[in-house]
Amino acid sequence: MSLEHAILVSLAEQSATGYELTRRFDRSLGFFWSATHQQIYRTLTRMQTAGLVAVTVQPGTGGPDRKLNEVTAEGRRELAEWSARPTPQERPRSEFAVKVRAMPFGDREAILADIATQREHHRRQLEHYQRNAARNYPDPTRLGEAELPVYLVLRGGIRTEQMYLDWCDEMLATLGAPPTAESHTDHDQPLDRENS
Amino acid sequence: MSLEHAILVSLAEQSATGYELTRRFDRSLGFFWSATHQQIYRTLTRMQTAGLVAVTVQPGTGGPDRKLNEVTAEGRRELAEWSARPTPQERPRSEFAVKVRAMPFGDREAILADIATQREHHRRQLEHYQRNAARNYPDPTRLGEAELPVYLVLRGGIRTEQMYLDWCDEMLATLGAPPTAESHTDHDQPLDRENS
DNA sequence: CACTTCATGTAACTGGTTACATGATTGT
DNA sequence: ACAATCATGTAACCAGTTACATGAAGTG
Repeated sequence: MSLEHAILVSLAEQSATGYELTRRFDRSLGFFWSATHQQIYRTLTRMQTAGLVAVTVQPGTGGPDRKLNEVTAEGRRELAEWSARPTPQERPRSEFAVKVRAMPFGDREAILADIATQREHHRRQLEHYQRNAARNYPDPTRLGEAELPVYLVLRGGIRTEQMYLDWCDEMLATLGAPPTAESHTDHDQPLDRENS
Repeated sequence: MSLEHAILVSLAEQSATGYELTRRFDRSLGFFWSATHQQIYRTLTRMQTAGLVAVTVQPGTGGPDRKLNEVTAEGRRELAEWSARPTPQERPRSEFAVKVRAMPFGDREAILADIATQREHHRRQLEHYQRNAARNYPDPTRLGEAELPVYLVLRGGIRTEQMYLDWCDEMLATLGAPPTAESHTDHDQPLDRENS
């Protein structure tokens, strides 16, 4: 159950309300773990009863009360213990890859369009991460122990997006829809391959 | 619910028993989707009642009866329809990345060891895929419409593993445990960085 | 004789997704 | 007045994981 640990990491970096956590999962945390607010509130409640986080209710300056979550000593102990256990191998799960492989039994044009859409998405993500890196880590050689891991995970995000982008380009080139600079949904070029 | 579609693709390529499907998910299919036999049997039952696959019971030549699953006309229709719907963006979910980011709050040595283990795993996978590619697709320029998608998904597997391998190497280099040619679990070198 | 492989399933639990629900504040 | 953002939650459902369970055939 890793959402708990993702939350512990984020709260260890900086205490937050459930809402603020949700926004973090939409932003920086988002490229290695995602969660909706429902999941986050549910998990936070469980963690509170388990004593991993403590809540301080701040009477809302307008609006509902803010419930600030902080990692307890026990939470930090759990986080340290978990960090020492080896990570189980993650199994890949890509609906997109399944779809590519469905090509001989499905709609060729639609799948090519899907690859182009996917390409565009990853291009955008890559750009976003690269801007983030340029802004926040102009000189990666001088990072402290606290920032280094955050930077390295961002590097993972950049590598992942670059890889997907290259892969999509390879597929489009091989399948006969060469990507133009601005190509994203324009897949209407004539194709020079016929069935079988 | 994409397991259904992964099963449809696999059965469309070649009819199989639940057991045989399970083995496929352990092998070639395994690098884009994984499933246990429990999940597969449960899903197959659902698909049978939904009319997407038809079962032919073959009285077992020794052992229990084999239940051969074949895609029905309706199954093929569903597969084609699904292939034409755009793929929802997949959200990343990497416990490993969470762990890297937990470094300032956890066990530095253990996490470095974990990165090294992860690296070794991806090196092995990469080698495995590359052997597969060299054996089955010695000349990728001459693939037909049926084999091309299978080949391209394998290319995705290769790119993914290469990317992870490179990322792990970058992390090990940056964090002070340079990988040797055979490094996999030997992370006992003295580290030249101290906390903060 | 024990271990692995082939072959099938049930049941309980846990985690993730989707839909529903409320209500105040701030900006256009 | 309306929409967006801040802020919190409940409930139902669906998918995935883990544990349990059986039994025959082939191999060392």
